[in-house]
Amino acid sequence: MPTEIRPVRTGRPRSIPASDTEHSPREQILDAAAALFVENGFTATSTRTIAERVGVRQASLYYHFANKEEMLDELLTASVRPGLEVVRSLEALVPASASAAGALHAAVVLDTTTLIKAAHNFAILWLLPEVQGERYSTFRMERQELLNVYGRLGAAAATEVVAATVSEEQLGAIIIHLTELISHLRRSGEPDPAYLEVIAATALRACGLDAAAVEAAIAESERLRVRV
Amino acid sequence: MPTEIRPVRTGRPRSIPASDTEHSPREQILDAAAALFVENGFTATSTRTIAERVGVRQASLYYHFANKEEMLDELLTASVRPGLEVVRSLEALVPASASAAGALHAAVVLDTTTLIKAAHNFAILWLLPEVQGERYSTFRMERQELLNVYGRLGAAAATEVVAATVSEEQLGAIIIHLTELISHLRRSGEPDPAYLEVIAATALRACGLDAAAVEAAIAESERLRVRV
DNA sequence: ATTATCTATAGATCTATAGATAATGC
DNA sequence: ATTATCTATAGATCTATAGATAATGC
Repeated sequence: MPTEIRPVRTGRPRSIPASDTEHSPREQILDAAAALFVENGFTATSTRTIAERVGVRQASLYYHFANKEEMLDELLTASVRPGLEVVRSLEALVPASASAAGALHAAVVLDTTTLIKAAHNFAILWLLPEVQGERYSTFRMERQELLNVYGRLGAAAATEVVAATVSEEQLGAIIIHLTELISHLRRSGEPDPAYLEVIAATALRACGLDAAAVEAAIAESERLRVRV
Repeated sequence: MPTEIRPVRTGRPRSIPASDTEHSPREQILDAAAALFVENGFTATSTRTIAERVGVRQASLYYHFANKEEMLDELLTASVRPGLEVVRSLEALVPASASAAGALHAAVVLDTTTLIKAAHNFAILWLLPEVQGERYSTFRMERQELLNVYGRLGAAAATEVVAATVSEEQLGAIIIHLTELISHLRRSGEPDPAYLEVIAATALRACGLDAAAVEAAIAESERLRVRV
């Protein structure tokens, strides 16, 4: 029989014993904070509410985090990284083993899939007014990098007319913004999974691809996705 | 010589006399609140800060508004209406005196123009977490109506392939979301005015229009816009 | 001794109300 | 008398720190 991996915890026991012994206190706090920040925003979420949801006293949060901002900081960077990795690994296949259009479609589908499947609707955090300030510039640089990759893929896939009228930067902004539509939809209930394909196809059309080219890219994208 | 229209104001004078005698106190408050809500969010903006910017004491706000929510409420509904009117008046021209594609392009250009030219970046308010609750359902219905109009225009303009794979609702969501890109860009500085045209053309491409059809719609849009 | 919690609380808010006051209107 | 402000403040937060406490680790 498999030995139960029960992490024996040091420290004073909680007044309400943790229902979740799987995750570290730090993770439990981040999980609660994520849910509340997404739902109510940063400033409107009090540390007391976060602590209540975790099942600890408000002051106990400060053993794990210096302040509330540090929680948001950690959530933000954790929320771009998966998408960025997926998109980068697809870009690496171009042009040797994938077309830009196929890679772009796959990137959008996979990126939006992570957004829709994540435990919380993290991408909503990116839009919080509090996140626009200096404090979170590291995160915003990572998002900009995601935009850059999308821009390069889009520009490489674009038709001549689009490439001539839409800059790489603009195309990147449009595509990343299209992916973020999914988290807006998720705000008001589970979006239809078919939306992912719709958004990805729209990204291709934004690059000027015609129906035949879109269809070809979708077919290629399916092959690419089983490989990534 | 023209008689100066100086509105003689009743009531106790402000400790700091108003620099702006043009607008009513209510308008001055809304203007300050708008700037601060856009910049810092709703909960993070205190009534004290709003009052300071107006040049009155914090408590004086409550002579004009029952509470902070009422200010946001008013700003929200005021912020969709212009766009909704523009878009509706363009829809009314279809099909008699405009094609759906031409009207859609003109609608997006005009709508984004109002977003970019408005005194404050109002559309950012639509995304605040606080606005997602019950309290502001009236406003959200108006935004949904804007989405519906865009959906109808988009569906009417769409190619067969797109109409077959993207529902009217989805198309509406995509187009309105594209218009909102402009207010994201505005957050970090004045966006290039050329962006408006790029976004409008992207909306047409999202409907599946090919380069020739896009070009034709742009030409028609220019004619339509001088009429509206 | 170390760790992770707890209790208690300081100090700084923040919203909204009560009631006074200083103008104009009639 | 009416209007639009003011001053003062109640009451409810909220964040973060100090120091105690109850476990495990060695």
